[in-house]
Amino acid sequence: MAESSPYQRIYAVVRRIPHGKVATYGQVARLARLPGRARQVGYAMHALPAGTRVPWQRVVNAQGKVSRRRVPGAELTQRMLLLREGVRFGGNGRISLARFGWK
DNA sequence: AAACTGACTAATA
DNA sequence: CTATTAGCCAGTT
Repeated sequence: MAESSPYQRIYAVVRRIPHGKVATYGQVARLARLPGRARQVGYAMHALPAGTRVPWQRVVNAQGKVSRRRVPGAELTQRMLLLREGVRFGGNGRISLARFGWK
């Protein structure tokens, strides 16, 4: 069954990210058939309700880092969730996309 | 309706 | 490595 709204497509892709892996915004956008709309992916994440089943924490930016948010603190939550899944961060706070990148 | 904002990326200097 | 520019577009003011 095909998703109709862009948001639904984005969420569908994010849900497919395996445990212990991460994907970039641009990658999610592409997989959701919305090339060049990486920003919209970020916006869609921001619009997610609390307690969602969408593993939004597995979406990071192209540099393999957790994106900065308007409200500090949420970044730490995301890092903690990823660490719990086995994703390791480098000393500079970067994730090795070669190792943990999805596909 | 127009301007502003933002969980982005890629290219260029 | 950092800084700047341009492209992208939904939601908010």
